[in-house]
Amino acid sequence: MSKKISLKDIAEAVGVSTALVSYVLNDKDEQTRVNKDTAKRIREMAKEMNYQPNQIAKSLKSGKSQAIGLLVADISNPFFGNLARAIEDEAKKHGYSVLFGSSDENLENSQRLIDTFINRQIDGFIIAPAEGTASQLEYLKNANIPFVLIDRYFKDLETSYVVVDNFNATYQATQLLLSQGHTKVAYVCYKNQLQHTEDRYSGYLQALLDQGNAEDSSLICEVEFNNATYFREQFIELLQPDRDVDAILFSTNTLSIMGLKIINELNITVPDDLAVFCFDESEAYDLFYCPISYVKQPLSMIGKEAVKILLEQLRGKASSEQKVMLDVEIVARKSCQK
Amino acid sequence: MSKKISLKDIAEAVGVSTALVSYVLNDKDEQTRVNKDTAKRIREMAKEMNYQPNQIAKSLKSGKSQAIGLLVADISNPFFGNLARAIEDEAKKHGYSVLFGSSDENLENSQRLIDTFINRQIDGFIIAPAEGTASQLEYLKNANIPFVLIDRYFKDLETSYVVVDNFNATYQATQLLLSQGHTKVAYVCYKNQLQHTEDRYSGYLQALLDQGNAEDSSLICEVEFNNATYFREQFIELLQPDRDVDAILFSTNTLSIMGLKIINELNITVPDDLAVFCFDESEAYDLFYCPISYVKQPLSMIGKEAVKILLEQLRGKASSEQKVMLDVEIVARKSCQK
DNA sequence: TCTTTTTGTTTAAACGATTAAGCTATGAAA
DNA sequence: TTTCATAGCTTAATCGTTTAAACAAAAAGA
Repeated sequence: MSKKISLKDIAEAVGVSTALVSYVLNDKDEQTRVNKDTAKRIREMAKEMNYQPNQIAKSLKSGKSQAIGLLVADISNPFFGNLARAIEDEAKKHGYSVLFGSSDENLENSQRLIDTFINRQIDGFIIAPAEGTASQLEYLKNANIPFVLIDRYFKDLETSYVVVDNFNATYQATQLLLSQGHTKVAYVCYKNQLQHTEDRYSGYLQALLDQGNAEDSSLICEVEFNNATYFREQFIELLQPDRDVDAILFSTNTLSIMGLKIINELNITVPDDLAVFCFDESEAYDLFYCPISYVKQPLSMIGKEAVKILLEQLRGKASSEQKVMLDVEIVARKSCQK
Repeated sequence: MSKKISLKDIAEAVGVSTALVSYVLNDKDEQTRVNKDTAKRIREMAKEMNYQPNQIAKSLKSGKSQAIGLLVADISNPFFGNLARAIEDEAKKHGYSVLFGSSDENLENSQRLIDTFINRQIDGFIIAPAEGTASQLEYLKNANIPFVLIDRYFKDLETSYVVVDNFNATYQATQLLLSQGHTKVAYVCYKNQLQHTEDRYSGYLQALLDQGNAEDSSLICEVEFNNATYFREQFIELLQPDRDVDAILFSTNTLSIMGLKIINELNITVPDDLAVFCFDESEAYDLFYCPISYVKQPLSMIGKEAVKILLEQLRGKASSEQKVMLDVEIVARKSCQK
């Protein structure tokens, strides 16, 4: 039907120049002392013609796109889906749109997404960085492109981030399991160099040590990302009766779900045969025959904070990198009892 | 550090006009007979300076943004998360980025998102339309903005869509429950005017009728979206012993999960006390003490098809609206047995 | 009455790309 | 020798905004 209405169309209709229209519609008519009557006519005409500014043209002129890029491992993972939703909502409040991309924890994918988004003049990034992407982040820093990390961070890289206190999370969960009388608390995690992975392991380990237990590698099940077969093997191995494991702490939601499935298959009863403590949320935790204990991350808060910090940087208010570490909630239920 | 490199920078460095650079970098140097040596120098310089074209400027000129807008009810719902992922992957293959927005099934949100995306010169939409948004889609049609519906469609609106055969889905599920010997098969659904809601109900009803059962409103639990309290009341009412319900068919994933939780609370045993058939996928279906039967939608296929159809429209290949109806997979497990 | 200030508006460049049209050598044909 | 075609390039307009600078008319001051 109707082609898009531009400033020029309004200008012609009212009989003024595009400059005036621009001033008025950007509420700069006071400063630029546009005649009140003219301003009114412009505003009315704009409404009548249902004028919608062309964001692309604005972006080109301003160098700002009013859009932020969200990089996660996988948007179909509810953990990231929930983060995305929180980020979307907060961004929308401030007039920003969100572009997203899934890296699958892969270096090249991550780089490609960053490039694509930069070409689209993204104003800034919110990134759950994949392993080994520190150099990509360095690049962003050097290019002066604002970004905020979520979920993960790099110890030796000065960046803004919003994460949870992972050490404390696993420390508390482990301690809880031990305090219930479990003696052989196993730990299931992904094998990678990411800081939060290490923090979670450290928390687990410290809790063991603090209760007088020694580090025991036979209690650790460390598996590769995206290798279900390998996980199955390793995890079943961990559950062999001779290993005497009486409790398990999973360090991510995907590991938790995969683990619980195998526990079911092997007809191991939770918590009688085996106590279980999971990470993150899942519909499944409530529906398991025995309510699952879990470490609950404040996802909305993480998303909200990340956007807030990013916007501060965009507006140049940020004096320096902001590092936020939020507390998790330990939801202890039947699955961790003795 | 370095500011962005533009065509002009390359042109100056090589000592030619921006036009030549543009021709060469868009592989039009043959047609525009650019000297091979010049072309080579331009290409080398572009690589050396790490030139990245400004997509915004391209968009302004071409009117095309190489981006598509995805409108769903809620990106944190794994159903939409999985769709989003499929769409992202397929879009990326063809050089398109994805902007997303969650409407929360709300009319104004939907409209706002559409406006925002149009202003950003989105090339086309993929939409899971909320109830009552037919007029918004009409608007898109009139404005000649390509879009493809997913998950839902409107019977009296000529649009492209990719949906599943919902009638058949609930028909099969219901028939399966009946064939197992269940006599009072209840149906839990949202109260709305959406076609897929009606199709699912029709499928359920037809299966009942075909097996010689009468329509029975006391077997229907129809609840409002986003009203957990109301759902709880209604659903518990449905489960009262005097109602004699021996099987339940849930018509969405959210209803399934909420329902299963209450079934657990009330200590109703599946399938002994009550057979259950759910819709869509959830981690919880596998982890429930009794493996849950469910209607599995081909999410990747839906996403992929939607993108393909949209791109055909964008390229002007599409002669007319394309309507795709995919088959679901009936995953029958223990929860539906007698 | 003449200058200065204020008010209200227009002009035009810019953002970074694309692309039709124009220009200038050079070599071939007449 | 003049004419024309071709190769190889540049010019300049354009997309829809923004915004500094210029301008004209009216009002105020001298």
